[in-house]
Amino acid sequence: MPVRNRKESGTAERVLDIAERLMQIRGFNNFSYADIATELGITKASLHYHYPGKAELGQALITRYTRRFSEALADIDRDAPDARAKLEAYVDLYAGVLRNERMCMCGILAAEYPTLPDAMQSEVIGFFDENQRWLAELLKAGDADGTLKFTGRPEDVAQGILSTLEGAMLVARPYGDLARFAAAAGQLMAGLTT
Amino acid sequence: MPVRNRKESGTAERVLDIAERLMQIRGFNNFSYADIATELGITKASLHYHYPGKAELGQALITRYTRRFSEALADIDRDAPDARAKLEAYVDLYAGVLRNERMCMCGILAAEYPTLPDAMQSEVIGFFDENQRWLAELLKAGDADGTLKFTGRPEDVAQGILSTLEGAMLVARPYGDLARFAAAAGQLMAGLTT
DNA sequence: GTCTATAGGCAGATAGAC
DNA sequence: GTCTATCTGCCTATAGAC
Repeated sequence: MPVRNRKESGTAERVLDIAERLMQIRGFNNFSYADIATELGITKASLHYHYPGKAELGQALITRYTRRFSEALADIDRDAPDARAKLEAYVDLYAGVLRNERMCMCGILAAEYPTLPDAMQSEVIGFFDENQRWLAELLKAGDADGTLKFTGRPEDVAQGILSTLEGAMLVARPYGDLARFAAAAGQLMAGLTT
Repeated sequence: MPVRNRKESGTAERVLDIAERLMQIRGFNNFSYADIATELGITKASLHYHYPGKAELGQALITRYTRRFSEALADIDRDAPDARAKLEAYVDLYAGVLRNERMCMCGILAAEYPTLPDAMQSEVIGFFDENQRWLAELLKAGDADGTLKFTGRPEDVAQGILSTLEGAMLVARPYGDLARFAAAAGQLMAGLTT
């Protein structure tokens, strides 16, 4: 591991930035070390110093993505006034990804799932699990504070919310149409108000 | 083009059968002519006689898939007694795909969308368009016959239904868990009853 | 940390015999 | 229609100099 200062944006981190964008657009199997090297202005061989293999790079990408996502959830928990506002902020997290013309990293990896290295598969599952846990707690809070209405187990509804948002991103992207995502998201929110 | 009898399962058709399964599991960029050739027991070179390039093969796969899907929709229109029953049959189409441990072909292609040949991109869009058209008509019928309740434009709700089902398949597959899909689908149906 | 050079494999594709 | 043989290109990865 290269030694780095705390706040510095070292090469290893810049590699992740570039690879992250490529992976969220093309998926894990459709970008190469050459793509990253060209964009970063170093050689392919140098990349192997920071990430010995593509599997390690892929794992590092999911780990950082999941950590940042967790931090965003913590921010929402801190800032939003009630459960409904938290859910709106959560939906907006997804919209933000699409606005950058990207797909949710774990959504695109779910499509490639059977072709992924084992370690990456586990991390994808972990991402979904964490999201569903957070959403289930949110739903319980929304039931308690009266800002969210639903029937059935919170865990099942949480699965449904995650599925709907991932699917809305997936289908919206070929159309390049934010409104398509917004329509599905609006419908989702409406269903939790009734 | 090879000459074939009407009902015969010629080599070209068997190639599609094998490639279809591979594509619905791994996606377009993650199977090779070698995979098909090995499974079929012929050489890679022979495949090029039936489909000159991978782009042509990919296009043929979507075309056949979309045609069969359309036929299934026509069957539903003919057999199901009311709009709600039709929607249930539609959801069961998706569940059937997942039961075979596959993903919707166009769902998985949506994830790879930016990397696909132009002709394939158009066909993916066409598949989604046709599904949404059919669903929108279904919703209007359900509104008329009273078996489906919803608010908003039928076109938007149709988008939401398609997104939810695609997303439910996408997220359920890493878990290998049919129940996960069923939960999301059940929630979807419940939302159209209220 | 980054480089040059190269290995070794697999991809899609083509020529031409049968 | 299917074969053998081959091509070219890209991929991940490694060795070793600087």
